[in-house]
Parts: sequence; C-alpha cells; structure tokens
Amino acid sequence: MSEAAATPPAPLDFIREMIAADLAAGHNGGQVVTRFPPEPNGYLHIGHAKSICLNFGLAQEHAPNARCHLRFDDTNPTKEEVEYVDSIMADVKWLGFDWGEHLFYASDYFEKLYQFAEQLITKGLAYVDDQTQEEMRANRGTVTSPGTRSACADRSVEENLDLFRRMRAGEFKEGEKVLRAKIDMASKNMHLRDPALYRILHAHHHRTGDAWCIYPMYDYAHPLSDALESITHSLCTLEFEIHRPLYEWLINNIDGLPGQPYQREFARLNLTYTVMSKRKLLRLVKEDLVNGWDDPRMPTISGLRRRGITAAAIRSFCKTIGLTKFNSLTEIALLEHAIREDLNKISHRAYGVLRPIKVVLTNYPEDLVEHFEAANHPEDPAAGTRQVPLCRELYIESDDFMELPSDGFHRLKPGGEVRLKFAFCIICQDVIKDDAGNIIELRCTYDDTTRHGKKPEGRTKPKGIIHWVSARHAIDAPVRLYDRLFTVETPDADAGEDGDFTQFLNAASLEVIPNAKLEPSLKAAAPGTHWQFERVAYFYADPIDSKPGAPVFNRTVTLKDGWVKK
RNA sequence: UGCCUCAUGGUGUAAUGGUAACACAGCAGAUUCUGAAUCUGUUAUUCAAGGUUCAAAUCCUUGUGAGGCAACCA
Repeated sequence: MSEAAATPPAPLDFIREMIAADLAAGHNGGQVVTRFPPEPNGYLHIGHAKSICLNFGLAQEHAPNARCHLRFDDTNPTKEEVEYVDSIMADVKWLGFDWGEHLFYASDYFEKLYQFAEQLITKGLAYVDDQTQEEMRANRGTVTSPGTRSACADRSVEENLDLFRRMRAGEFKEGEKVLRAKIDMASKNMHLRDPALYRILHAHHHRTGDAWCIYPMYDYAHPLSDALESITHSLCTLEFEIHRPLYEWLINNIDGLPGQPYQREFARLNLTYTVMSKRKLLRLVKEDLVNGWDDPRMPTISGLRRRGITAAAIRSFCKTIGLTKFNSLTEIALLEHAIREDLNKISHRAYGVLRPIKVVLTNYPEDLVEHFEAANHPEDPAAGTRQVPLCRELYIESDDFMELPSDGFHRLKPGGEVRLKFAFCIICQDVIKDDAGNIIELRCTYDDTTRHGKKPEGRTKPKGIIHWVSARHAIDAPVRLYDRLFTVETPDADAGEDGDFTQFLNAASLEVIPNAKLEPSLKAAAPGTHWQFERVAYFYADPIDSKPGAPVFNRTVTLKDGWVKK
C-alpha cells in the first residue's frame, strides 16, 4: 500500500482540469500565465480574494513555468483613483501573493491599442459612428429583434482613419463620435452588434494625465492587454461569458499579437448577510453607513483584515468554496469556520470580562494579592504561561451568573459553586441588590483546597469553569463587538428591483463597550495581535486606534457556543 | 418572449457511464480547569418526465427553476 493510495489527490476543478489538458497537449510551451485585472475604482473584497487565490494560486501550482500578472484595468479615468491602486496592491500582498516584476496597467498599452484600432479600420472592421448614445441604443434592436446598422458604417477606410485620428487629436466633444467594431447588427449576442471600441473622454487620467482624450472600452482593451502580456488563461466571472465571442473576435482579427489567450468564466462568490458589489459597498462608505472601506463589518479585504481575520483564513476559505459555474450562495458559517480554525491555532489566551459583575471573596484576606499561572495556549506549551493577579474583589461575566438558573446551566448560581479557571473554586453565598432590585455584587467564599493543580479527595468537581479578572488590577479598554452587517441573508435580492438594500442594515452590527475589564497583561497587547478572550471570542488589537499601553479590541468572531438554553 | 449558462443533503463541493462521498451547519455521546478545541457516532442529497444502456448524477429529448445579456461601465 503506497502513500499515494492512502491519500488521493485533491480533485481538480474545471479550470484546473482545462489547464492540465492544455499542458498535456503541449500548448503555450508548457507555460501558464494568468492575471488578476482589477479596475482601480474601489477596494477589493472577499469576492476578489476568490479570484486572487485562483489566479495567483495557479501560478504557484505551476511554478516555475508560470506567473500571475497584476494588471490595473484603468480604461475609465472618470472612476479611477490612485488611492484604489494603492489599496489593491496592499491587499494582494497582504493576502500572501506576489506579482514580482509583473505589474501592469492597461493604460501602458494605450498607444499599442490605438495602433491596433487603426489596423481594424484599415481592414474595414471598424468605423467611426456619429450617432448619439440614444440613437445607438435605439438602433441596436432588442434581444428579440435585430438592430439597424448606422449609415456611418459605409464610410471609407480613409475617412474612418481621418476621423479616428481627429478624435485622438481632440477635435470632437464627448459623445460626438465613437469607434465601433463592424461585426453583426443582427447577432443574437447583443455584444456583437457593432460594439463600441473607443469613446471620447476629455478626462484626466491618474497615470496618463491629459495625453489622451479617447479611451478604449473594456471589451476592446481587455483581450488585447491579455494578448500583449502573453496571458494563456484569462479567467473571469460568469457575467463576462456573453463577452467571450467578442474577446475571440478581437484576438482573431488583429495581427501581430504576441499571445493567443482564451477566456473562461467561473461563478463569483456570494455570501449570506452581506453585499458584494463595489457599487453598493461604495454607497455604504459614501453615505457613512459604515466607517470607511476598512470598517470591520465590511466584506472588503481591508475590513476583514481590520476585524482580525487572517490571510490564511481567507485562503483556506477560498479553497473550501471550490470553483464552479454554479451561481451559489455561501453561508457565512463557512467563512467563520475557516477563521476560527486559524485563530484557534495562533491566538494566545487571556481573560477579558465584557459585562462585569463584581464578586467579593468574603473569606479572602483584604490585603493579599496572589498570582496564578495561566497557560497562554492550551494546546501549545511552547506558548508559555503568564501570571494573573487575584485579590479579594473580582469581576466575572454577568452571563456567568443566574439568580434563577435554567436547566443545564452550570455556571454560578445562589448557593452554587464554580471554578475560577487556574485559581480555585468559589461558592455564591449572597446576592446583593440595589434599591431597584438590580444585582450589584455577589458575596462568595473560596475553597483553599481546590487550588489549581490540587485534587482534593472525595470532592465532586463543579461543572462550571469561568474566567475572571482582579478588580484591583484590571485594565479598562474599549472593546467593539461586531456582528453581521445585515439582518437578512440576501439584502440584494430581498430589496428587489427598485428597493433599497440599506433597509436591511443591522442596527446592532456594532456595539461598543467603552470599559471592558481585562487582565493586566493585555495592557501590553501590541496593535495588530490576535487574542482569544477565553470563553468569549477572538479579538484583534486594532492596528489604528490602539496606542501603546492602551489597546482597543475588535471582536473578530465569537467562540462556538454549544450550550443551548432549555 | 430571443440567446447564453447553470441545477447533487440546510449550505459549499466531489464522484469524468460502474458502491452517491467530503467539509460546514445540525443532532447525540466521549473528553476537557474554555459549554471552545479535540474525538466518536448520526440525520439528510442527484429539479421533473421520458429515452439510450447490462448499468445514468453523468449521455439524449422535452419541460421546470435560477442567473446573465440590449453603458460611449468594468
């Protein structure tokens, strides 16, 4: 029995199968060249992570005969900004991928793209159209009826060339002229009804400045950029499937392309309880419905990062969801599982009491302070230990006490006993209330025979083990509890055609606890570190708002809670 | 009233004409100085109807449902 037989190889998705077949057939000289081509008009989100993991992952899997390019699809200067370029590069790097020398911009190809357009005109495959946008739309026909070709389609090559050059020279106003491919106005595929190739935009471009006033359309620039970079496999999402014939038309009709890429499509990621379109995310930011692109509730890479989600968790998640053409809706639980799995491994444990209730140990000396040794990680002795101070007055989680306990509740109750983790057991003797009847303090006694490590004879162990902090030593720190951004699984779909998805925003998606009681060692928590507050949740010391000695914590994800109240 | 694509447990995926499986979620138990983690067990699946075949999730036909397509956006 061989090792290989014991562990079958992971099954290939349809894209990887296709690439394996290309390689087996000896295509592309054994090279695999992919690209991740974002438009710098917004921040990357977890849907992009799926594409990044695919494209860069393919390059890693086929190394050294492979590479993945990062290319900015910056063909629309009216929407694009350098802020987005910078954030995209930072996010890709943070996710753990490297484009090496292969950083490109579609705008780098403007001159070549222009020459290819002249080639198309010369071949009689493109013409300058004078129709207005409205006329073009009207003449395009409908999905069930053919369109009508513009009278301009009959212009001579010479006239088209002259007009196109004058478009470039800036002789015309925006909307006055457009370069169109001459394909088929009766095609069932609307994208083949003489699609626009170039439009006039007297706009300042973030890289080319004012050098150009005509800009190529995505459908034109994308396949040619792929070909210019000798991309072998151009992978995009399903909505571009219908663009494929146009992609191929361009590749086949332009001479002098160094590469012959082909496009294939996969389903984009949809996640429950969030929205994923850049347009909607932009709206959340612009209308201050969240605190910027990196708000920890956002599905953006920067938001997830700031919430405390690790790159490893995102990569693992992307592996789990697979790759198909099925338009799926992935439960957020799958992501949460990937997050907990990684955080459980890397997070040191500490005590934090979010909603404190004071406990007085009536039989504990007033002036005594003891330190108990606590493990930093239960499954990793190498993580070491720390000393946690304890005195007569403590805080415990108010959830860990019930005056009228429900069935199966095995934390603290009147007359009941629990263990203070790593310390000793206590019994609740008295419940002190204020005039309004609110519990303000618990009077307890501790049992010295139950100290950590001791095993007293003939004594039943309490089922409940709770965390605690010393009232005298606790530090106060702000803790932000993040929850899902929306109250419904599919805010998009539920809002309908003309509905507003913001109506489903979760009003309780952020709760700030200004003064959580934390064990003193947490005072030194470095910004950008991951913690598990035992029995509560995973937290992340906010990298921006934390100051030396004054950390601010973001709740990344709660611990799974297996206890269901009966 | 057109064209393109898709359809496997609650969710995401695998099975490439030959025993429908894995992960998540759920449930039950073991274990535990975290009601976590870990371990064990378990519930639940091929959109429908025909056809081809010794044999169909897989191939064919017809339905049904979902998504996409008529920017000078990407």
